[in-house]
Amino acid sequence: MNDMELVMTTRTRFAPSPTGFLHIGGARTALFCYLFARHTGGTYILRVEDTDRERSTHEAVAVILQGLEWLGLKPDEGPFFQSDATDLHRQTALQLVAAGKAYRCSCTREELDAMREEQRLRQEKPRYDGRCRERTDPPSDDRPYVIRLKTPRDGEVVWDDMIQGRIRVSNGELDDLILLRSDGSPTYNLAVVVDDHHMGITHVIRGEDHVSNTPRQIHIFEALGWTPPAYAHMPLLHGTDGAKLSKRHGAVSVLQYRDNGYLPEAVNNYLVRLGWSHGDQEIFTMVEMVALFDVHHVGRSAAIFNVSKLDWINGQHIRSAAPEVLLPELIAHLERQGIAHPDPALVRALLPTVRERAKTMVEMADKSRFYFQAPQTYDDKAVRKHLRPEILDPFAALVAALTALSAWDATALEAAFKSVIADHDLKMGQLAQPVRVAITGSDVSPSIFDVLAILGRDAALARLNACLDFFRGRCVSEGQG
RNA sequence: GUCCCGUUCGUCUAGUGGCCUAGGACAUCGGCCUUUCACGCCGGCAACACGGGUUCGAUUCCCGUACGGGACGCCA
Repeated sequence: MNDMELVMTTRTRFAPSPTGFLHIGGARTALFCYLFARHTGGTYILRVEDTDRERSTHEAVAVILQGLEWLGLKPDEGPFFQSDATDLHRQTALQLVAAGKAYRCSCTREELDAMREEQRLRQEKPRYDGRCRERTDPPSDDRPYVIRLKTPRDGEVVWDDMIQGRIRVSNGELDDLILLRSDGSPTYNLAVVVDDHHMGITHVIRGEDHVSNTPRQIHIFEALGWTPPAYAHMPLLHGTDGAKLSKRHGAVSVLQYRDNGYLPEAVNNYLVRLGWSHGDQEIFTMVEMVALFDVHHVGRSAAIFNVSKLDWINGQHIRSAAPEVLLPELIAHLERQGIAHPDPALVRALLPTVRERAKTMVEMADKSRFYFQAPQTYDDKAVRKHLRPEILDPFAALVAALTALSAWDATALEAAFKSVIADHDLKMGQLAQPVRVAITGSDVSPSIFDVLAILGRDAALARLNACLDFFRGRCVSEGQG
């Protein structure tokens, strides 16, 4: 790789703060970073923003990593930890002081609170008034101080956001933000700028809640003589109430979606369509997303999370997924539903009968359970509707016919059914439904011929005979009543 | 309160001045298919926030209003 190519290579970063799980909004940001990097042949980096030592935990880091891995959004580089670069951050702040671009401020929290209170009263935007900025008295070391950036007082900051378009903010709206806390630790805005620069980040893709930080960060870049990256601020994801999705507000871990039976590709597919589109296309594989994604075509308005569309997309992906993908998933969900060690051969055989009927893997497992467990009881409503006295004879005749059957496959089974309904002048449903009740306990199942074939002769006949006994008993007691 | 951003069917969106009596998808409603349930197919309902401009012509451009969101921390 020559220098030119190095310069042209894009580098994006996903920068979560490890204060909790990875929720769907964060996952969407990660996805867009990933897609942008992949589409442009660049690098996607994970950087953990743990400058807030109070709230950051190792557990959260692990869970975020797990979530990204499940989604297939594993970083090309990292995870890097912002806290590892604390010395660099501190030195950079000091360097700014030495260059006269930052200064010590020894205002106390009480002073700052009072200042903000007054401003609020005057209906002004609360901000630091810069009273320590031009102080001539030498700062004393015994009084705690922070380092603040000398934000330009005049002019404005302008940048061409890849999503939002040109945004301009007057410097008069900004204040002298804190770079280093009184305990010497760097703040978020400083750390982000220093890290983005040193990691060679070319494109910052993040949530719209960061637009107000952007002018501050650009000022830090400029004070340092560095070139800011390109910015793309994504519209936020909202809950059903229209407010921003957050950990304490309606959002759940992405891993919850795995547990609820969603396929990672489907979740990504749903997420990418929130704000981005490619004509009328709704279903995308990961490969298609990478090939077609264009950050310039991301919309600017917030989207509301809607589960029913996710369900539909998940169903689409279930139907097109390779059996090899579905098999372990289905086995896992069956086990979660109390089926111990489901036979893989059986699962593989039944998979085609249930995959068209399920929107989630949980639903698929639920619809597959009867293959493993004979009905303990028969659904009342189904019994009343389908196990009618006039069907007892045909039902018994069918059981006899099936018992005598030499070949046990869907074709032979169907032929046996047809012969019985012809003999008794019935419609298929009148015979098929009672059999469903016998086999599954309910009147809903995949094609009953397929079900019987997959279940196997012994299990099927056992269930049919058990039901026949029940059926007879029911007719006798009804006759007496 | 101040600043920034947004506003097309219930929801996700297409649309970059005439192709729009505004297209697609989910949801919903009706029908078909059918051994049930799904899938699939066919069809219905349903939107350019409002008011001013600019223009021969605005969903598309400009201004204002309303509404919504975001940000205003020694959090990130």
